[in-house]
Amino acid sequence: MDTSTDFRERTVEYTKLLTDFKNLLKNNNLKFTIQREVILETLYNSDEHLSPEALYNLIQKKYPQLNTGIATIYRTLTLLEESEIVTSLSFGAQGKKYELGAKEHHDHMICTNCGLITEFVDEEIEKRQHFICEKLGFKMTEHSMQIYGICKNCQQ
Amino acid sequence: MDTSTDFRERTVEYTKLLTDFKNLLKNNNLKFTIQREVILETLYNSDEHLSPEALYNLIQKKYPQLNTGIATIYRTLTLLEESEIVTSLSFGAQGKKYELGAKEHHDHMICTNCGLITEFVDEEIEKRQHFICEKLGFKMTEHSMQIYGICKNCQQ
DNA sequence: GTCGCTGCAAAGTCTTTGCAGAGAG
DNA sequence: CTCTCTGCAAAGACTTTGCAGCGAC
Repeated sequence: MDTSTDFRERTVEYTKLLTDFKNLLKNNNLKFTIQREVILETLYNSDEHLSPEALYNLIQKKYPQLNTGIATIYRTLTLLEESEIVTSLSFGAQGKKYELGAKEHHDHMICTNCGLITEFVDEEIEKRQHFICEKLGFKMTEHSMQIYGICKNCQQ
Repeated sequence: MDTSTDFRERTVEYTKLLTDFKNLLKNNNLKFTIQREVILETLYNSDEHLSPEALYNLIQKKYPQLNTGIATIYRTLTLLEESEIVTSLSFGAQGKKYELGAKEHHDHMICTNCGLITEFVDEEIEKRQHFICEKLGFKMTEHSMQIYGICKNCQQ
């Protein structure tokens, strides 16, 4: 058995993501730029849900020489969201946060004290959602669920 | 049997809401103003989820002589939300919509074509949410679920 | 009368857009 | 070379804030 399996899988996964992205760009007569690659990579390497600004800061820190503009971050996130490569979560009036959408579908548990976002999936709920939509004649394209409260750590 | 039951219940309900609001204000040394009453009443009489601007327009139309400012709408909505009299829904980057929170808890089905919001409740899902939180040691304070898609009408 | 409330306008956030030069294909 | 992208700065959309006069209690 190979202990580096996780790493290998991770690499393969990213390569596929990148290839898909490149194809998407090509098919739409768009260009593959270093900024777009860096944005995708940073999203991929982050376990967190990133706000455009957080993403901007991460990229500025890691690739200062690129001097990526915040406008490019917004434009690229919009592109990635339209292409369903990333999905966004809305938080009140104050902005959105993005995550790679290529991951398995999941819902979110948000700590209102420390901001921690925990992901979870529940098949029961998923099934139920489809059932309800069918019953009401609604054609679901996506759904999101957020549970707000206090996480285990903050309860202490 | 009395055919005006619905109306009567509605009136009673509003009176209670108003009384609660007045008490809340009194307990916090805040004042009961005509603007605050009009905002509560308009929210109560609307079946829709209102954006601050939509609320502003409704009030301007119905009570032009009051000349209620948009800032007052925002301030009052914030107050009502903090007091848990209304709840808000976030939609992408573009703002929030408010509804009376005194209603029974429910989730939302949002048509991405026409913007129609349909409410629903499902006991199964509610139960499941509590179960999951318990399992993960998360202390839930509230939750929201949105299903996006195309409503029955728009499918035609 | 006091002290919170309101409308107004100005200031803040966050996000988008116009433009001229840079760069991918 | 062409035509898209990018950074910059300005503009936009939505929301909040400071202030002086108004109004609830």
